Amino acid sequence: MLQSHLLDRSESTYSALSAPDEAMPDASLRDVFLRLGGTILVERNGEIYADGEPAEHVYEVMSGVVRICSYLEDGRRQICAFHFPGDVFGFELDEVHAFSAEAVTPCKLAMARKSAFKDAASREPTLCAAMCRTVATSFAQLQAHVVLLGHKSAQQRVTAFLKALTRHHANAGVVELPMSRQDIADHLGLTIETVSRTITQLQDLGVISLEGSRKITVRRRQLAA
Amino acid sequence: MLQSHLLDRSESTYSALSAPDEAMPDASLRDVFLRLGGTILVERNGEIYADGEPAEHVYEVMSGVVRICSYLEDGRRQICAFHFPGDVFGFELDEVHAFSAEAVTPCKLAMARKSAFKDAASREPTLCAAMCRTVATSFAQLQAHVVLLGHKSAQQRVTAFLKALTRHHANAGVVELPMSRQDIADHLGLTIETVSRTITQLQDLGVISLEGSRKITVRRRQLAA
DNA sequence: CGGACAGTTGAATCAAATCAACAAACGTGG
DNA sequence: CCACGTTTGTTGATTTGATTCAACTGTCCG
Repeated sequence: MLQSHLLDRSESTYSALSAPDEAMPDASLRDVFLRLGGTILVERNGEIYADGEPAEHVYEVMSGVVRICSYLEDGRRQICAFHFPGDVFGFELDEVHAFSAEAVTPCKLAMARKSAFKDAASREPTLCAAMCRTVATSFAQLQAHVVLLGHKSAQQRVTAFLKALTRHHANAGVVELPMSRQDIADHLGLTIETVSRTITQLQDLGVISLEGSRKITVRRRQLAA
Repeated sequence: MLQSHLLDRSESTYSALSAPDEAMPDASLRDVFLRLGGTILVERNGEIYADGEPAEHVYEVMSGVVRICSYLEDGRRQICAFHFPGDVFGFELDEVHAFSAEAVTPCKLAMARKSAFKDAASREPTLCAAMCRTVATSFAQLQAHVVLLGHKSAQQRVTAFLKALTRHHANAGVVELPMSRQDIADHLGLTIETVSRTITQLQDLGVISLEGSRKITVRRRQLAA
């Protein structure tokens, strides 16, 4: 009852808050997914594709959250990006996936064969442009992440992360974290302990407040970049 | 062996960059540049475009080396990428450049209006595909860089960087560094001092040797990832 | 020659990692 | 429903790798 649940909660919450800004990157892309592909459901922590597998599909997140990650030899993990409803991923040019994609929460994904996409794109220039735009969007995000990882302190990383998350919430000021501390740490290039400490530190500063470990209220817009 | 497999893959990702030196990413792209645009020369440390300027052109490096960078409020700089002959840059979708591009060495660049490119692309699907591929290539490089910045030690960063540079040299084993220690530091998320120390350290280990500060001979292929 | 960079090296400091407990939340099965 | 083990998150003590501050060397070029 108390836990009635993860599943429910994430399902409803996320599809609900997919609404805001970048939920719909491109109507024409969405159409193509519906025309060319189907949808799949993936359970929490389920694998969407793995590092090394042939890369044959392109995906769009319909609900839930996806992480794109790389496993290092020593077992550590780097999460390059999280994808939220409306985001498209899996368009890497290589024949083989260089990274893995996993479901952070239960996910519903639209999925289409790359080849079908390419065919469609060669007939419809606007579609091709839409794809380019999609890739470019991810590219810009990644560039920003490089800046974050290259030169920022733990506190700056965490605040930037929280700030980015608020974009996915209609209800400004309240952020529901779909991912674990470990996920956050692996994304920000920190350790769980540092993430945890930094969050309590921000709490002490009055910048945020927690209600349970996964729900954060942002007190001030003053999240320094 | 599983190990070495992993290693190889991440390697190739990093410098899946552009192929060797003059290998052009795409003949059709090169053609379009010649058809639609002209070439420009930029002196060492010259600005190609700045952060905040309207983004109207796309470029291809014909000779020289370019850095794409971001300046933080505190004056520090993050270099997202270096571009070598054959690389295309300036594809960002935004109307305005989020990053700056500067010449590390004197450069000759092919340059074409984005709008002309788009027009051409809408008529020629293969061109559009080539553009997508180009963006995807930069994307893959950047992903690899995120992994590097997120979880690697100074030594790993420097060795990975040197290894990536060898791709641009026909004469395997000898790397001529076109950029300063400061450039390297800003790219790898380190300080000049750390880069310098790490290089001497690699020298002490017998992995590399220097002939002047800008010319490095790689002794062993044993550059661990 | 001398001044300005570019690069190296040393010593002290610090932010984040590591090592180590502990606490809280979850969920499973009696 | 509760007891119990497991996972997830927090906190503390200590270590450490990289930064910072500072001095010094080499090199290029007017």
